[in-house]
Amino acid sequence: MIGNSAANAPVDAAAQAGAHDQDRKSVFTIGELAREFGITLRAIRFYEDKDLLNPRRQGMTRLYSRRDRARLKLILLGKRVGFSLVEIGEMLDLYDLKDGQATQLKVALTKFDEQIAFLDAQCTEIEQALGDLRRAREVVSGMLKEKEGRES
Amino acid sequence: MIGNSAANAPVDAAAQAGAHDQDRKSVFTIGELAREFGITLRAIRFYEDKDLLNPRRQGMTRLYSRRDRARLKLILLGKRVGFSLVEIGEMLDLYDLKDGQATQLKVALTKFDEQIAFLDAQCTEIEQALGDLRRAREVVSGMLKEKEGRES
DNA sequence: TGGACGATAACGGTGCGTAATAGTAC
DNA sequence: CGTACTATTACGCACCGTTATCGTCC
Repeated sequence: MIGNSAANAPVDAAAQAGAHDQDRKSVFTIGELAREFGITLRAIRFYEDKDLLNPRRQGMTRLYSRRDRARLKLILLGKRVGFSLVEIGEMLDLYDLKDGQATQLKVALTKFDEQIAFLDAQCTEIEQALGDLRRAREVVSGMLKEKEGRES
Repeated sequence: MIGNSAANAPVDAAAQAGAHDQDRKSVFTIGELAREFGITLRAIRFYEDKDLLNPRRQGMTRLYSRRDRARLKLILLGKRVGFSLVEIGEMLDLYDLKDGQATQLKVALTKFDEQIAFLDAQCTEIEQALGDLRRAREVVSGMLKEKEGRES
């Protein structure tokens, strides 16, 4: 329920750099997108495998349009706020099928509210864990001091 | 990096109920422990598979001592504060091998501090995600209102 | 005879990381 | 010739949930 010390996000400074320039382009390679968004090729291909992306091909090579790039942007935003890839996929499909319909907006709104509630709860949970951890830390710290006091 | 809407913790009220009574017992079945801590049999067996538990057997049936139960309690506490099962295992082993040694306490202290830092960071991250989400919510909400205003 | 409880085995899900291996274009 | 970029395949990890199937005890 609470993440642990593995898994880091690169938050690559260089990734941001070209982002603005890229807005004028209309075709992107997988490598370009990976650099721009600071993710791996594997991740992008994985999203395709999960039907979140569908780039055209030139031979074997994937070529991404501006729309593909926009979708990727939304995917990463969705992940940032804690949606699963399945949920993101559903919302993107909804967005494509009936663009701008009220029903679609309502569905999204509900999803957002649910996720807000979930994150709120998770935050509380983490704060409690932090409390437990700080208390445990003090106990251990106290034991150490006592030990070292007796030894010297 | 941020959990999503799946996976819930039961936080079973009935689980707490017998906890106090159980403190006098000295042998527990897997079912008793599962009920007491609000987890599944599968989870307990999984911890054993990962060498975190090592109950004695009567035939095929597992029988847990008070020490086993105490270990399970520590495992669940460790999980609550975000340690991986591997980390928990290392700390438990350390605790068993050189009980009360200063080196062991220092290792634990470092681990605790790292995890505190990690949870702090995660909390910040979630708060940012919440900000993004609330803003997105307002945008969508605004679009909906505009739409419904035009239709009526 | 049945129902509660226990056991093992094994596939599923999430989000990719990480090789391994190979093709292609400059 | 290298090397930079691409491709596919597929195993691995973390933490169990969830059948499926079976045995056992009262």
